[in-house]
Amino acid sequence: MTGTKRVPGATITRLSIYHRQLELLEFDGYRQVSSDKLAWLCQVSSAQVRKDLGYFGGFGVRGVGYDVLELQAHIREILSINKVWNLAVVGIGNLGSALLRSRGFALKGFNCVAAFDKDPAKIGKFTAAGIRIKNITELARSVKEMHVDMGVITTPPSEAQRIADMFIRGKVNALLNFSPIRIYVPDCCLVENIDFTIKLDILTYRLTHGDMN
Amino acid sequence: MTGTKRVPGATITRLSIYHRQLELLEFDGYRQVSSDKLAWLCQVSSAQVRKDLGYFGGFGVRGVGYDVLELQAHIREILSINKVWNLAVVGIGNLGSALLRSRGFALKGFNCVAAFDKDPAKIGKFTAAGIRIKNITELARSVKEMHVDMGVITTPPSEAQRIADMFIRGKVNALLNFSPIRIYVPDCCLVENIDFTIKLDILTYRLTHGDMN
DNA sequence: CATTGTGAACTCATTCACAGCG
DNA sequence: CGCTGTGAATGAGTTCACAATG
Repeated sequence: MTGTKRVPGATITRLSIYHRQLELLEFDGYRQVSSDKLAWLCQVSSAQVRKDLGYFGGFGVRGVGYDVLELQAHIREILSINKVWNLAVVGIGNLGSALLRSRGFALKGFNCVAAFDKDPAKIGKFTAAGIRIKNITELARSVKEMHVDMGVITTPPSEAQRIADMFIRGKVNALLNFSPIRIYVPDCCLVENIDFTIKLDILTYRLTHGDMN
Repeated sequence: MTGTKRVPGATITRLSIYHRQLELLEFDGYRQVSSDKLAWLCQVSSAQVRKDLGYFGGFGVRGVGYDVLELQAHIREILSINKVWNLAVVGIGNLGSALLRSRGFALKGFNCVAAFDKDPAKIGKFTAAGIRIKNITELARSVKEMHVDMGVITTPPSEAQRIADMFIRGKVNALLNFSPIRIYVPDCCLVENIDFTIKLDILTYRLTHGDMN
């Protein structure tokens, strides 16, 4: 049952993975899936799948498994990705452009409503999605007006902290930070970091220390 | 001392973070740093810093702290980022181009030696770094010849598994997968995934469930 | 005497094992 | 009968607290 037991952070990560895998299963025409099969697809144990889902309720049917569409809907509800979220991207270089173009945003409920850069050559131009790139000087005011829910930072590291501060002044308290430095924010603000250089270091460590898993 | 105790995976991630922070400290002219200060900068506890470093040896001086340059060197040694590693990037779209340009590769010892795409319009062209883009049909043979250590997958998800298979045929057994799907590889192959859509889902979950940390 | 290094205590997360149920 | 749901057992990772020491 939906006990008030604390949910591990790793469970949330896996729910997101289960969700995508369920979309693929749906696409392939599956209506039902067992914890065993879903686990295999997601490269975790079946007990893990059941435990993760168990934190939020009994979504399965004993002896049968889970309904693919129903479970998808439940996970969307849990993760709150059944709503539309407004995003602002700052730093329209290669990476920023890649994200703005990405199906990962549009297809899901992540709606990119604003783009910022400090390069005069880019300001005023339009992104592939038809958004006009604004000057970062307008950031704080603009994101407040547009009710931006999450800020995406794809600037060079030297700018990242300054941009984070601007988002916070604009009352955006969830940031996705692609720059390879830690940013410092007040407690009210959530940050998720995506730093591929760390992953490279992990790979070299694992390669040389024979860590196979 | 350098006991054979098992090192947590999270420790490796943090070592990478400590290392970058030490570079910043060096740049700012610091010669010494305490576990307390480094911890604050990296947003972890000081006990965590000492424990992490303790897995690999006693690098500090009691009553003083750690030598910034010396600790950097130790961590580089541990992570094996004091060597040069050959990378191949597959999928030269926005993201692939962003990575090829990135200072994150060049500045550290990650040397991008090959780039692949399947788009005839791109094949034969040169990247910003002067690498000729090859057809993915040449991937397996080419990476073996060039002694590529790590493969970077920045293709659309539909291609990712096929590319992973090619890398494995080319004896590359470390992959950095940017596509938002799980790839399946034999035990001899290491994979690190970078999936920003998961991070978005985590943010929406934390935003709606008031998870502040 | 400030700060490291580290066992011991604790907290968090995963796996086990099986009762419960359609 | 097969598969879910879950408490109990185990294991992994972090924090505590303090002895060791340059």
